[in-house]
Amino acid sequence: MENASDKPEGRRAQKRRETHQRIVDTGLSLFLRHGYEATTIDMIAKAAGISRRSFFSYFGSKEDVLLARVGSGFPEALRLAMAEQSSQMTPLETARQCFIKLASRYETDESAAVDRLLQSTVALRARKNALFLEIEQTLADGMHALWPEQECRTELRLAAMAAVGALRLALEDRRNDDDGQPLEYYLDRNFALLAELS
Amino acid sequence: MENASDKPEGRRAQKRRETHQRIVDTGLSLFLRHGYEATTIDMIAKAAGISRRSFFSYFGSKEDVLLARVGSGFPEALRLAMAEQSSQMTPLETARQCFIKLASRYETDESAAVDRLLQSTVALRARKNALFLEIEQTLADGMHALWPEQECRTELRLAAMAAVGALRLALEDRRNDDDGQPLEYYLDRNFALLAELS
DNA sequence: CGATATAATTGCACTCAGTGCATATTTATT
DNA sequence: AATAAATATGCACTGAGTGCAATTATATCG
Repeated sequence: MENASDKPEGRRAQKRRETHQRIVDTGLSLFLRHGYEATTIDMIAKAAGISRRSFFSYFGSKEDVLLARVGSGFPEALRLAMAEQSSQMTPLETARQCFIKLASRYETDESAAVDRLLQSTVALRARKNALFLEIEQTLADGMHALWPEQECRTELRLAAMAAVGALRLALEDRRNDDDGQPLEYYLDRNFALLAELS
Repeated sequence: MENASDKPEGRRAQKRRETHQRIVDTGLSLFLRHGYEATTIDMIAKAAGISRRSFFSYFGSKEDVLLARVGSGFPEALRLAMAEQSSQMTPLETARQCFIKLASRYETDESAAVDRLLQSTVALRARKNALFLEIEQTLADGMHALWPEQECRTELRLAAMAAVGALRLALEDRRNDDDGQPLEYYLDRNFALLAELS
């Protein structure tokens, strides 16, 4: 019956955090070296210095290891970014600015490599798409907090959907164009096109 | 080196088609009775009167059985519906009309049941979302055929994305509202809101 | 029709993901 | 130091999915 918020983190929590991190690191490294499917959970567990059985007390599936970073990271970062926005601008403009602010964190080589891995399987592609839906939900929640006067959430939900779509297509276009325009370029273009949807 | 388009379908093709159908039918019935996860491939194979090994010469996975109907059906139907549209209306209006035309086919009890099953697993939810992406791609292709003058596909891609989003939210809202408004109601509202995205 | 090529079905053995359970070890509490 | 709680591990199991080789059914051709 004690609040966990002020405990200085004993050895238990520390080791658990370290092991969790070690699994993600070694797992990612193995995925990159041998591909996703060719990497077995036994390999990850052995490389992380734990038993196969213990692996499953940290992650529910192999996919979760690959999605550990971006999967929970981006939605949470977006939640925070939205929380410190004002309601001065339009919902779409607010979303655009948040995206630009966050995009830089995910322009690393590792993110690009993970993204390539996320194309290698039907299930992984599906999981990646699910991530966009989670982002959409997070964005809609953030918008609802900024503009609570909206009697019906549908408008904001649609705006969030459109914004995430613009983000998704921006990422897609940038990959296909293969000349290194910054993400902001595609983002601006797509949001402008959104505004004049006939 | 012969064209298969005019062969009258021998016993081989017929039996194969029948078995395929039987797997879908019995599989769906078992999913509905026992749930998706509790239904094993052995059960489906036995109920369909084939060996476990033969199952995999018809379907690559258990998911594919559940997605057999809607998974390939809707995108293909949309492709056909788009093919017989003119370029008189706007892209969004064209999409809306196609959706309304197709929606009725998927308002059966079976569709609703399948849809409920598609919520029962992380992987299935992800697959359902992937379906919307496939629909989006199909819609964008259809639009591109109707308005080929667009030098850049991005505009139509965004329109397709917005249209599918409106469809997705319409389906969602209708489920949550639980008073039986026809899908057309939500569809019209969402497309109207899309037009005035500020 | 009969011979032969081709496709479909099946059984078997295998790998791997994921789970339940019981036991041992580590860490926290008093 | 004693005890409680969390964690780690081993073992055995189910179920998905694949490779391979043998068997059976169907199509094709002379």
